[in-house]
Amino acid sequence: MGHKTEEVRMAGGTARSGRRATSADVAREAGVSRSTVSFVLNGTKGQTIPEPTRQRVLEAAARLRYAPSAEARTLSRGRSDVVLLYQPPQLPMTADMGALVEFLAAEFAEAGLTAVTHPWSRKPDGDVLTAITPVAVIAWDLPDDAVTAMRHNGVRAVISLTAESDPVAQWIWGTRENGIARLQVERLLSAGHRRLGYARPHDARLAEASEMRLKALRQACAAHGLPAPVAVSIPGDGEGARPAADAVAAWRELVPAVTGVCAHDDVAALSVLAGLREHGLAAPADLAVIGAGDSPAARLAVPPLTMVAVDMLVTARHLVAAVTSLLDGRPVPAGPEVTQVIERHSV
Amino acid sequence: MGHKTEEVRMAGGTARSGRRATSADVAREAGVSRSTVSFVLNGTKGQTIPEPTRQRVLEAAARLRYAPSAEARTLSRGRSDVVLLYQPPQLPMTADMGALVEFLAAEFAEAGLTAVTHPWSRKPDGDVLTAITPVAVIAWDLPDDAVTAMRHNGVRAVISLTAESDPVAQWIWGTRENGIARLQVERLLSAGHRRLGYARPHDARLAEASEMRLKALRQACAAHGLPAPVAVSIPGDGEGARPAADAVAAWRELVPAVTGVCAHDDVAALSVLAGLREHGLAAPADLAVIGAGDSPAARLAVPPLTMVAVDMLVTARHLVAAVTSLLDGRPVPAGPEVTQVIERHSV
DNA sequence: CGAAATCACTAACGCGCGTTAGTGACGTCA
DNA sequence: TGACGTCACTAACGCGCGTTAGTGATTTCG
Repeated sequence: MGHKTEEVRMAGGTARSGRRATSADVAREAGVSRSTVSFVLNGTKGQTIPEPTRQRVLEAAARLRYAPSAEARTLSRGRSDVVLLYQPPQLPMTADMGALVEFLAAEFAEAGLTAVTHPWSRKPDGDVLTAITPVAVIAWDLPDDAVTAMRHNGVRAVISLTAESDPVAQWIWGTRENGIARLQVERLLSAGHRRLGYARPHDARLAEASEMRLKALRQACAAHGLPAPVAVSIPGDGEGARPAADAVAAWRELVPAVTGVCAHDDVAALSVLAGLREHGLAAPADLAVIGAGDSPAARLAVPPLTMVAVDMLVTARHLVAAVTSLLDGRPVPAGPEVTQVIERHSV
Repeated sequence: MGHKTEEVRMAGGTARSGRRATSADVAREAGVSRSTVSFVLNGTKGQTIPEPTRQRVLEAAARLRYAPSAEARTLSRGRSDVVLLYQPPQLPMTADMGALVEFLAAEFAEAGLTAVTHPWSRKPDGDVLTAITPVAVIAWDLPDDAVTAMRHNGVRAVISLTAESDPVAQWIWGTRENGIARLQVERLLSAGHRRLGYARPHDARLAEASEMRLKALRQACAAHGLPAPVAVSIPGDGEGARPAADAVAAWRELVPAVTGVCAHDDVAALSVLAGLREHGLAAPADLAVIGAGDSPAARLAVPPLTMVAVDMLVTARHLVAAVTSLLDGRPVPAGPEVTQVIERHSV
């Protein structure tokens, strides 16, 4: 049975009706072969294309609104340009995270890559990998076999934020989280507070992140000769501020009492403020509060919240640098400092 | 020149070293042809495969950790399973939006589709379409030629939230936004407020959305015989609540004075509260405030904010139903009501 | 003036898959 | 016994692309 797949020049006419234009359509329209089209459109070096031909191809492509098929391209090239941000429930979307993702998309685009997020919550949805085949994946908690499976399936860079050996994870926990904890502790210490509390996040999905933060806070306290911080959960369900009031009471009734608290995030900080109000108390006089991750709500609180902010743009740049380094086989560069105290009136 | 691309059974051995397993590897491993592997793995109907063979193939696939290549599959099938949420700067990420996206991903997965987001801010990044080739796209503002270009390039369902003719857009503005506006107005009216204000969002990116909301509020007011709401911007830049204080003063100095305000979102509502405090005033006694889009910060405000909440799960379900309908060539079903007043203490 | 190099292209492979058109072996029915 | 199905498969096409190995025509060079 004869086999002549292509190069069967059609009599006349332009593109096949209906379907999207292919490079073959462009070739036909320009009166050249598909190879030539490919050479022109990709600027393949080692090929000499005279200007008139080049223009003919370019014009034909424009006329047909030709856009190369991503599938075919990655299939033939062997790799795609997609970086998957496999967004886990442990990192719920906040305005801060949204900004990070936005910056990531922009910075990855700069590097010739396309960032894309896929959130999952109920169950890790491995099908994305099948549906997308990314070059790189940034995720929260990937089981070892999942990582090897990805590698095996063509993912060239895998970043797992809970893997001990992952250089990006090391930066996240070693520099970013430690930076938050250290600045919180030092700020409270500089205001004279030596017995500190930790307000856990109200969102149950943040349990793991909370544990990491607590560890960092303990280290920071120890480094300054302070006792370990007293962690208290503030359940955020339901209405009213009673649970937060209980938390505040627990801190104040200790001997010696907790006089300054580090909040996991803005919502935890707001909860502490609400708890204080319930007792007719206020920050910073009765209890100093410092939060983490800036947000409009923190600025508009009563009193305006002193926060440790994380620079999301710098964070994004570092992540992109890490991924591109991994893709090029270079070592991941050292991570920058990204934390900074925003002074307001709750300490 | 001979052309025999495949079916060249290799002597012995298992998969080619290194690279990811292909269906040809599975075929070799199971001692059958690639076609048989495809039949088994896809449960192709009209093909009879005896159980022992089926098992051999299944086991071989498992042993090699075979996962089909998305590119090849969509290339051959002619369409992908990816729905692109082309997230615009006009819809900045908030906790609410994050929840919506999460629900969308889950609901689309249920429908056999894979939802993926790509945020852009600086410039619309059309390259995603080249890098992804989705079946469907949900976007904010697509120029007409972009829509036709997408259609032309194989996107089978395009939803543009600013297109007059788009049934989903009609629902968003006709049901969702109108629902928010109507409930806000009616709630304030039932508390006796007849001269209303509108607190524009502090985020400049929300300018367009703000305009739409204002239109809906005007309609709602007109429907109840009220004068048009007095819109005031509350710039959120910088620290302090002075701008918000000016806004509050502007409302109160009117004759007759504005006594109830509809805030665009939670941040706008918080800003109004901050402005009131600046004057030594408070809601609801001096000015009633009702916000939109619930959030922890709204619950923890002083006083806790009365809000109009939007059910994001129901919203997600409707969007998924709309997309699947479009894909199947069915008409988009009528959209549900998704708004509801959350009673607290600012009205 | 003939060999070599360059130019301007084209044919065809292979990426990995879904799918259709077979193709022998075996069983069934008249 | 032969026509006819069904069974259990396999060969091969085509999806759209990047890329390599050519191939005639022209130019360059000794």
